[in-house]
Order: sequence, then C-alpha cells, then structure tokens
Amino acid sequence: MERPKILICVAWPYANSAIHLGHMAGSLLPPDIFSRYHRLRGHRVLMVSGSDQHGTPVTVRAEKEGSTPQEVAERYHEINKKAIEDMGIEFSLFTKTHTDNHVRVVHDIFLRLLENGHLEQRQTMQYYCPQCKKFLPDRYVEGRCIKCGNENSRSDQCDKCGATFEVGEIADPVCITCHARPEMRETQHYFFKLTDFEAPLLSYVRKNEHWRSNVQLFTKNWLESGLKDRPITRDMSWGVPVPLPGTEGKVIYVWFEAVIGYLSASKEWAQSTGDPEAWKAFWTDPEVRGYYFLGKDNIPFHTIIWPSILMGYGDLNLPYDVPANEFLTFKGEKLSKSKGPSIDIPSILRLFEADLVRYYLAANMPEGKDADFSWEDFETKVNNELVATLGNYFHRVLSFTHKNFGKVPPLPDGLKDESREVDQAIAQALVEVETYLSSCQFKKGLKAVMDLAQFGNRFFDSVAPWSLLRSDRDRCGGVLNLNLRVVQALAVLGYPFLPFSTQRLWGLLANDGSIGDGSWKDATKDLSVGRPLPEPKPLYKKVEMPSEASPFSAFEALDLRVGLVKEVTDHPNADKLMVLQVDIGSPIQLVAGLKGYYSKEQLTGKKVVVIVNLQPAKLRGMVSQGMVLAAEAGDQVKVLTPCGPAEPGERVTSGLDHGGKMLTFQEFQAFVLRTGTVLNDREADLGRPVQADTAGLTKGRQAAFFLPQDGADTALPLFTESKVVIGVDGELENGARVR
RNA sequence: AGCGGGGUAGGGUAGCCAGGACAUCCCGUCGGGCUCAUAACCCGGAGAUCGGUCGUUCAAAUCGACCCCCCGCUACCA
Repeated sequence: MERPKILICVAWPYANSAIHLGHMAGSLLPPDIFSRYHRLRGHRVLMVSGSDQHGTPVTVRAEKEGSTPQEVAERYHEINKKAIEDMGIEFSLFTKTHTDNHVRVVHDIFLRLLENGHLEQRQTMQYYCPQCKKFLPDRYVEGRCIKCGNENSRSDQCDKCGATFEVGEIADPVCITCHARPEMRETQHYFFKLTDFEAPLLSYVRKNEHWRSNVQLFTKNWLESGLKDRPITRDMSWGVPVPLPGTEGKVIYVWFEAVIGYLSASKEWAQSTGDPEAWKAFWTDPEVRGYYFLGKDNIPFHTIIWPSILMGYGDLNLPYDVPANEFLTFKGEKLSKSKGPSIDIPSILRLFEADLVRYYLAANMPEGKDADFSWEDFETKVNNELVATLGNYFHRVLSFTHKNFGKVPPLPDGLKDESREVDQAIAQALVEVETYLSSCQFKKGLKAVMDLAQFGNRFFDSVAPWSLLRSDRDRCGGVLNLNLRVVQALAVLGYPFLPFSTQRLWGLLANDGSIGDGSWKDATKDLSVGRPLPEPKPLYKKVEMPSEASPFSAFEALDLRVGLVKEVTDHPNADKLMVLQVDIGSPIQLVAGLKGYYSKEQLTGKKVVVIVNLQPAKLRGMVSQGMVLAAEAGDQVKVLTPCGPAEPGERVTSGLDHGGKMLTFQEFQAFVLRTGTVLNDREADLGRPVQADTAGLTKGRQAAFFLPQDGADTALPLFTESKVVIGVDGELENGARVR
C-alpha cells in the first residue's frame, strides 16, 4: 500500500523583522509537531513556507533604514530561515516570494483567472503625489479625520475613532514623505471578482465541519455579510509585476500574491527533487489533505481568498483544514513585530536550547484563546515540568541502571502484574498522542506525554529499585527494564515536541539509528537487552529567569562601575579637559571636562561612577575609555560618588541585569539621569515629586536617579551591588541633569 | 460600531459544542513519605458562590436572555 501523503502549508512570515515567539507558538511550531508526528507514522509529508518579501511594510522599513526593499527582504529572509532551522522546524522547503519561480506561478494564476473571467479591469481614484511623482498607498497619506477631527489620521482609517474612509474623503491630505498635498488621479486596476465564489465558498465552508469553531464562525460571518470584489493590483514598484502590456508601475497586491506561495514553493521543491511534476501528487490527488497553519488574523486569506483563487484556477485541492491559533501575548499585550515588546527567536536561542523553548511554547500554545508569555512562566514550566518531571525521570532511570548494571538488564519471570501495568500505560499514551496530534490538539498531545512521564515516576517509586538492589538483584533489573521501556516510549512520543533531546535519549538507551520516518512502532520495540549503556548525562538543565522587563530595563544596557581616581593630569592640548587614571578593578584612562570645577588634588583619591561600556573616543588626541558621571546645574558641576564603602570595579546595578554591549555616545545620551532628594520610602524630589523605591534610604539624602524618560513619574535610585547609594559629591539643586 | 474570543481557588489553565455524582492540571501553600535522581520524585490536605442577574431542566461551569469587564479582527503584523 502506498504511504499516505499530507500537505502542510505554513503562513509566510513577513521579511521586515526577525520572527518572534508569537510566530513560533502560533504558526511554526504546531505544523512542525504535526509533520514530525506524521513522519513518525511513516506518512509522506510536503511542508512548505517561505518569507513574504513584498508589500509596504518592507518598503517602509527600507526607507527608514535608507536601504532598498531587496536588501531588507533578503536580510530578514536569511535571519528567519536560520532561526527557523535552529528551532528545529523542518521544512521540505522554506523559500521566499522574490524568486523567478514565484513570479512565474503568480503570473500563470493571474492569466488563468483573467482568461476564466474572474479578473476585471476597473477605473479607480487614487492619491498621487506630484512632488514624489508617484501614486501613494493608503499608509503614505495622512490627514484630518472628518468624524472626530483627529489631525493625524491615516487616509484609510482613523486610529482614534475607528472611522474608515474611501479615497478622497479625508480632509487636508498630506503625503507623509514630502508633506506635499497629494492630488486625486484616475488609475486602472484589476479587480478579483470574489463575488463569483460566494455560493461555492459557502457550501465549501459548510462541508468542513471539522474546522475549529472560531475558524468556521469567522468565515461564515464574512461570507454571510457579503463579499466585495477587491482590487488586486496597486501602483508601486516593489512586488510581482502585472504580466500584461501597459501596466508599468503596477504590481500585484501582496495579499493576493503571497498565498500563491504555497503552490510556487511546492513547485520549487519538486524542481529540487529532480522530478518537476512531484508537486502534483500533493495538490491534485483528492485523497491528500492540505493543512494550513496560521494565526487568527490570517484566517480570511486562507478560508476565502485562497480557496477562491484555487476554485477560479481549477483542478487543485482546496484547504482541508485551517487550524488557526490565537495570539501569544506578553503581559496581555499583543506580541507584535510592528509595535510593543518583541521577543525574537535569534536572541532567545542565544540563551536557551531549542527544545526548552519548544516545550514551553507547546505547553502554552494559544490554541483556544490568547495565551500569555512571561519569563517567569517560562522558568516555572521548564523547571517544574520539563526538567523535574520528564528530564528527571529519564535521568533517575538511566543513571541508576547505568551505575548498578552498566547495561540494559533483562526482564525475568515473575513481573507479570508490573509488566502489564507498564504495557497499559504505554498503550494508553500511544492512543492519546495519536488521537490528539492527528486532530491538531497539540497541548493535549503534550499533556499525554507528560502523563506517561508522571506514570513513570510513580511506577519507579512504587517498585523501589533501590531497595530491590539488595534484596533481589534480578527483580531489580527487571523493574529497571520496565522503566527503560517507558523511557523508550517517551523518547518516541516526545520526539515531535522535543526532537533534539529525544534523539540524544535514543542513543542513551543503547539503541542504534535514530528516531525519524516510520519510528512510531519503535515506541514499543524490544529493548537492546545486554547492550552496555553509555554514561547518562541529564538532558535538560534548569533555567534561570532573565529579569522581567521593567520600565527601567533600558538601563540594563549601561555598565556602570565604581572607579577610584588614581592620578589626574591636565590635558596637554585642551584647557577644559583633564586626563584621569582610574581604577575600576583594572586601570583605565578617562578624559573629563572637569577643569574649573575640580582641582587635581580634589579629584585624586575620590571614588566616582564610571560608565565603562562606552565606545572609546579620542578627545583632542587623548583616548577616553569611558566617562565619569557628573551632575550639572547651572554653572555647578559635581561628580557622582558612592555614599558608603564601595570597592573599585564594583557594579552600580540598581538591582538590574546588565548587558555588556558597547554604547555610542549618542545612545548613552538617550538615558535620563537626574539628582534628587529622598522624601520618604516611596517618593523623591527631583525638582518635582516622583515615585521611587527608596525604602531604606536616608530621608533628605541626595542621590542620583534613573528615569525611563524625561518627565516620567517613576524613578529608580542608583546603587551598587552591595546596596550603597550613589549620591552627589556636595550639594546641588534637585533635578540636575547627570551626564 | 460590527464581528469573533475570553472572564473557572493566590497566579496560570482544562472542561463548555454532544448538561449529570467530590470541577482538571501546573505553580504556590500546608502536612506526610522516599532517598535512585537535577533540593528532585511520590502520597494527602486546605483553598472556587465556575464575571453578574434571570430563565430552561429532575439536574447548568456547560443551554437561552440580558448586563458588566478584558482582548483581538475589520481586508498591508504570525
């Protein structure tokens, strides 16, 4: 019998920023678990995706960076491709939309739809900037909202009151690039006649009762409220050109073109296998199911637009299931790439192994509703579930067996009951994982794996091999054999979730080969009895929680140290500068503009606060490897100094973590530091009263404070690792700026 | 505004579509056990008027109506 085939399509991440945990949890990890499961079962899987490289977000980013769309799109494609590989997401092909192949496939579809009468050319009005000499997409025009009077409304929708506008409706339109007033010009565009597909779409959706209810409902609602024909071309240069004469300066809208990537990627994959027709097996055989993994915002493109395109084109399979996920949020805020906090995969993988991240995201997957991400929760779940329950079970079984037997012990007679108990537990886990994973219920699938691990722990306790070791060595080996069978089953069942570590576990069980295609049956295969066991090492280590982002987390970029001034000389070539030799645990040279405020004698022997991760700079020919922090008010300048015992080199942390990256002087200037007087345990006077955690500080004492931004109403006092407050060397008015 | 989702012990979360006996699991907390293991594992307890009100029913977290609060989408952010 031929192996069942399955097509897995994954929403294309946008090539204007690095992918983050939200992409992972929402649309990348689920299909990888799904495809690994299917491959374990021996099914043939084609899994494709790529970078969505066209569209305005890319051009906007390029303009901001003074770069080209090509450059931005290529850069993020490479970054994201690597991030996806590093996370262990295995695609048959992860390509991109800016390829000849994609353009060819899009053109083929465009022309066939045109031929079949589903595309139509129509006249529309569009903003045109006479100064930039180009048509302006909605986002490039701003103006005054005619409903609420908001002066900075976008031309398509007012962010304040939510009103939407047609072209030309907004008052006083302005081109956001050159601020000229755009005019209205007539332009020709192709419209996709979605209305042609209303009836067939409705019956298609009704037929797909296995869709998640949110996907069903959302789609039905859309359909029932009626479809509108949509323009699928626009006036801009970055994108797939329209394949017709007389259409210079027009490209195909990304929302229309990007979904076609599923098909073009499949064809590209087929090319690469040497059989250019291979894609057909996955797209034209009605028995092959196509699964589309994406986030909830993407639902209509996959349940309405893409099926319409496919229907209009003909002969290709429609999506079988669209298991859309909700969002992963960060403290309730949307984890987004265009605004708000972002936790990108490359940075996370520098800190943690992929399997730890995969575990957490699978356990906290936003399947039914938005799920919240926090580092605290990450630490808790990884340490208490993955490490303590699963990892520790592996390790206690393997290390005990290795230490006392050195090889896989046989199963003697007389363990009928125990044997049956273990068989049942494994069998149950197999059924559950199969049921849940084949129906895209990944959280439950993982839970079933963890339940088996918990059973293992309970079983290990109940048979107490450590006491059998003295009383009945054969029986002890027997119960270990049974535990090893549980471990082996866990290796296979855990593989879709934790591919890297379970692969290593496979070897620790003295097994040959690896887990992969068709390994499902190995969950219950005979152990490698009699084989020597390799020395086991714990598979997972506990993680330490990175500190939560506080309003002051930007401060973490500063590396401040206590410095002892050893020697002061006048700068040979400047009349305001002095050259300081400072001990910050190691000797460095600083150039400071303190002449006139301090004498050489006053500074020598003084403890100061130095920023040490400032890029070294030459000041009038003398190298300065940092900067002495000083407060200035009017014509007064006073250096900051610890108000108690402090060692040279000691960090000034204020309880925060620190990154060691070098800062430019400009970056440093963005930090807001001011002097203030402690009022009570919760407030300080920085020229105005401000909330600050000043518990334990002496009232009336002057200290330096960090502010998230100027005018903020919370502040953080500076103090050293040993909690010595940083004050001012003398008296200064409150609110004095520190530089 | 329209549409969609959500509100369950101190925190997080399952169950809800197909209504039923002590409401799931993780963390925390309290007590006990074990000592093979990464201060880990195992057992037990306390802790919830299942957002509110009204209704249907022998029976409601679950079905219906109304209300309150969060969040997302509305065609250029998974």
